Amino acid sequence: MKTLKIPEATIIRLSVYSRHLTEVDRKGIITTSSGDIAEGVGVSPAQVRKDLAYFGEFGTRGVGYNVKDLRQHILRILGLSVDWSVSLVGAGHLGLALSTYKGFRERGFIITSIFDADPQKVGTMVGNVEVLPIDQLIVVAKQNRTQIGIVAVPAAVAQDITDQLIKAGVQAILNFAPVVLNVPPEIELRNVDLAVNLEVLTFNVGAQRF
Amino acid sequence: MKTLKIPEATIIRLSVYSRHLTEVDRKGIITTSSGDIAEGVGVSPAQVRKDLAYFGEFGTRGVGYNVKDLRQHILRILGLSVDWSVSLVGAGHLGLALSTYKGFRERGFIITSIFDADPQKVGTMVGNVEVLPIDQLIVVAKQNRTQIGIVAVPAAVAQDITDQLIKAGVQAILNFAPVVLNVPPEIELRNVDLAVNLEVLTFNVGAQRF
DNA sequence: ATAGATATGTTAATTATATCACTAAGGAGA
DNA sequence: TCTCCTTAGTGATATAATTAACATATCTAT
Repeated sequence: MKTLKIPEATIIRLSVYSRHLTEVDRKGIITTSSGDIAEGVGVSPAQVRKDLAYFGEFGTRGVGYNVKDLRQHILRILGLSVDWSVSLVGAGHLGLALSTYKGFRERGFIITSIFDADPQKVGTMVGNVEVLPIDQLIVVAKQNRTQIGIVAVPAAVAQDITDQLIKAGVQAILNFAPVVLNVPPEIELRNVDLAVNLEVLTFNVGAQRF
Repeated sequence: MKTLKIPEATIIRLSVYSRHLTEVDRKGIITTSSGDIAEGVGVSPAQVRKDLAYFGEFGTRGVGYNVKDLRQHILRILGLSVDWSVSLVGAGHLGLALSTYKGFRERGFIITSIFDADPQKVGTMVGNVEVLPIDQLIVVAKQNRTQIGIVAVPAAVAQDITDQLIKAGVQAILNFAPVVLNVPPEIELRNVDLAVNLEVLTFNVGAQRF
């Protein structure tokens, strides 16, 4: 098994490329080039080719790339040629925003269960999914063969929820709570910290100081 | 003016350190060390010291760091020793999630205006801020000396909203729409793409393939 | 006082990432 | 068919970031 290490930045860019290619394809354009893609997403052409080169040869020299083909290749690389069963924990505003976000379903992320601690919310419908109490998390997520858990709960309970998701057998966790979660090494974890993002901005706005 | 280049990863970590230090301070702990911080946030002690070294000497050899002091230093570095006026565009679930997110206000991000295109939403109150129509964006945001704009609108209108925010004089934009925005170089831009985050996870879950 | 233990700040080494420059291959037009 | 133009793929180079190693400074205990 080849274990070539691929930079995370490359994966993020591939995701952006694929989104861009979806747009380009929608416009009916058949062929594109590393230069076109680069311009469309704001990177260098060499970067585009290098990113793709980790995974194979998808273009034709002197010509470019077939838009549909390249898009499919990238989706397969990202693991998006199959659907993913996602469990959402926390049905607050953020949870609702995530569950109604069209981009998820389009890319094959199917929210199969939603949990919340608030008895008022339990039993309500979000789209076509019923909000369930937390104490059903492990059983239901396991039943649904949930692969990805989204943590959209207050920081104070985020670790507990995470532990339950892992007990339910998820392989990956997307965490929105502003805490550092502890997970075993075989679990993939990503954190989206909204305040951190604003703080990078404020640093940069004032960064002349340094 | 010294223009030492500081890695963005360092800024992100500083933000995490400061959050960690807030917790530690809340527990009444007076002194900490690069090792403690490293353990608390999951990086190496050398990394912590290196990150801080970009900005000065904040500790005492053989002793460590005063928690309150270091926290204050980092907040100042991040530009959080003053409040920031933030304008939120888009009062959907995501917008509401952001506007009710306590972490923002705690860190000095004050949402001073909210705009939405939906006439049904215009006039409603979000917290103590009234939702205004988009056509008041430029005037009101300018009045409020808005420094940061948050774009939480559909992808199709994100560029137009961004242009208006820039006309209103914002210095930085946090974009949640899944599109590549064009902004002049003096405007700080950060993108939070929820689908990209999930896709990095799915890639990593299946990454044995490569 | 002094020795030992501890933890910072900093320089050096290593590793990772991005850029550049070149080679190879396909297409179009004379 | 041959030449020129274009663009992918790639190895070499440059840059950036992380890790490791160490010298310096402080505290404690004897």
